[in-house]
Amino acid sequence: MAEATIRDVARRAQLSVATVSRALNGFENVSEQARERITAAVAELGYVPHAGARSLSLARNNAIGVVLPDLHGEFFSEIVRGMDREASRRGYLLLLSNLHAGGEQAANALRAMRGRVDGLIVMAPHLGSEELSAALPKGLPSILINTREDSGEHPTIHLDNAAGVRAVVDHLASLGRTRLVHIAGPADNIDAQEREAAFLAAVAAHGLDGRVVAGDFEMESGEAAIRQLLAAGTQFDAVFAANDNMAIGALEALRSAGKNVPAEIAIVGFDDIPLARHLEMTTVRVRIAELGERAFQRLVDGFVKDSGGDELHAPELVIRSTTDPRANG
Amino acid sequence: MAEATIRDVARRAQLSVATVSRALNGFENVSEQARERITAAVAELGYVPHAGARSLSLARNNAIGVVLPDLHGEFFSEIVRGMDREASRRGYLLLLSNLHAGGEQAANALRAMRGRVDGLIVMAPHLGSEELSAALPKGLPSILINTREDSGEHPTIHLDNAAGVRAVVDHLASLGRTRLVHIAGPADNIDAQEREAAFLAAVAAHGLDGRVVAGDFEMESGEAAIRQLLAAGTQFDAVFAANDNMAIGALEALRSAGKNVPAEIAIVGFDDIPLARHLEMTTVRVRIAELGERAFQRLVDGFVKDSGGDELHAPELVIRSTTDPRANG
DNA sequence: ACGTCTGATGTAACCGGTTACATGAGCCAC
DNA sequence: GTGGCTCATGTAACCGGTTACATCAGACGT
Repeated sequence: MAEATIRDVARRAQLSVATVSRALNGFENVSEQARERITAAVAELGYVPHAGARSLSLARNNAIGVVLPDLHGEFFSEIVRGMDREASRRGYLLLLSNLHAGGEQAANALRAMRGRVDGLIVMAPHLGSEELSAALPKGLPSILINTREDSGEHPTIHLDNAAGVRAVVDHLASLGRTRLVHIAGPADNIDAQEREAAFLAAVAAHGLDGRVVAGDFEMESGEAAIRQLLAAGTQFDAVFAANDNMAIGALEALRSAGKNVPAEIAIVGFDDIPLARHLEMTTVRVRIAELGERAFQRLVDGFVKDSGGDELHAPELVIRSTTDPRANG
Repeated sequence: MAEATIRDVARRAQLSVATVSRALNGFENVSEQARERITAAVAELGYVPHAGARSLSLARNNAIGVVLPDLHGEFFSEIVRGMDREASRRGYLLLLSNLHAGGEQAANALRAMRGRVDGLIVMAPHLGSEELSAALPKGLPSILINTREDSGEHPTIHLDNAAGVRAVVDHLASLGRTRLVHIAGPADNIDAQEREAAFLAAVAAHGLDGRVVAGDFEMESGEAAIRQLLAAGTQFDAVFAANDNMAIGALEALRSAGKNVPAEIAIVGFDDIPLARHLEMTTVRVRIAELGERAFQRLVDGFVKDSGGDELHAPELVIRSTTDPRANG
């Protein structure tokens, strides 16, 4: 037996589809008697409205498309959690699509969204502005997260990497550290680029000695980077890793080399993953869930009044014992 | 200007909508000349098909609903990654809905899926069989993950917790450990329940001394549990935590208490999160992404041939240096 | 008694695609 | 020249809801 439709309900309740539709949508102008007959028919048939059909006639989907790159662990789950929190609050669903490859694949993924969602939240740190504009369906409200896009065509939300990095370097400088090492992230990642650039700028501004070594956001690369520096006999009194994972790797490498953290060498990470808190690592707290939540809010609020422009989310320095031994947990 | 529809394209190409539809769907019986005119019109209008309308007339959505509880970090992202991998391979999208509260809220979330998805993947470890059956829209193929449901109405995928736990206890027994402690997970979590029950059974089967203490899957609870045991002077030579997080907490508590791991006390976790590998923690590897991937496959394959029944996913014991000092990384 | 107003209900068009069936052109064989 | 075939194309119904507008019954005023 096929699923019951609103016409089946109408037939069973001996009413027209219009009346049934009105009753189900809580309109006032339906008699009590009709309402009861409809409620009964719905229950007997196990009728559940067909959301797709509803969307078509209302030209409204109550769904938002979320397009993300291949993210890992914490970051992915947190950003989705934030969006979802806001979505369920407002009665929306999230239509998810990971953006593995670039180019054609990406364009298709975005096209497949048209007609199923009311807006798009796109995070494509590896896509260029032109590619993105070409792929985004015109006429579908979109908001971009941490994307390089200057066209100003769409509202965007960016993490203020520079502000976070400045806070780190200020902090290290105030502790009297003068020879800083930055373990950078992947070269094609926009956040990694911004953090590195901001590091160099801040170091220069303070007149400190700043050196950058390569990393890839994984713990092992932080460990390896420090091992190499130590083996080469490089002198430094502070390490600032582009994310917590690498900072943790660095911490272990230093400790197993017998260095005292923070007395000899201070360490700072970026992200504030749960483990960082547990290891009492000084880091830059990024409220990822909040980022997702804000993106969703701005997108949906924009349906009413388009609030274009860019929004920067300032992260917050959290001082713990890998830089300041007095900091307690 | 509203979005272009297929009728706009037809008008512009001076053809009927039927021909346009056929051309766009790659049918053979369209002349080369018509095809060209249509391609041109599509490009000029920037036409993108309306997926919602398409779904309605095809009675097919190319989307799967995913309903998950409030999951954290690694687990959430991995299971979604697995589903997404399979989904994009098959040209499906994922419609996501987190199942925060129970009861009414849950039922609504599930209803909202009808007419937008072709099937449902549901993970509701805290929902009872009756509640779930009531909330699941009839006639929508569904697969349940790690859910208590014996009705056999829907295919299910379960993690074989018992097999994993048996492997752990066998391993510990083979190392000559005789006094085991199990740090359990939250009482209302089905996996935690199964692991605890399996632990007690396995310990009894081996004739070992087994004790269970409470935990909540968080790192701190593992640490606290061990501290209490040590403070109470309890004797034990092995700790098996219901997840890696708690095992890590336990590891730290033991080390900071000056205990030698594994010489004096062995530790085993469950899940094999990235950090466990890094800390060389013996644990039970759960291929979470694979679980999600399999769920998706079974659901979609089931559209053709309903392959009911239950499927158990056996996890794998990974021996590292928190039980066996000879094990290298 | 009659016109008017109100409020519940019904009819049918519409959202934007797909597709069964009808149409009609072109070709071939007789 | 005509019947029969193939093949591109068009017409219109349909998917399952919503809703503008029409209808109709009953209440009320004069």
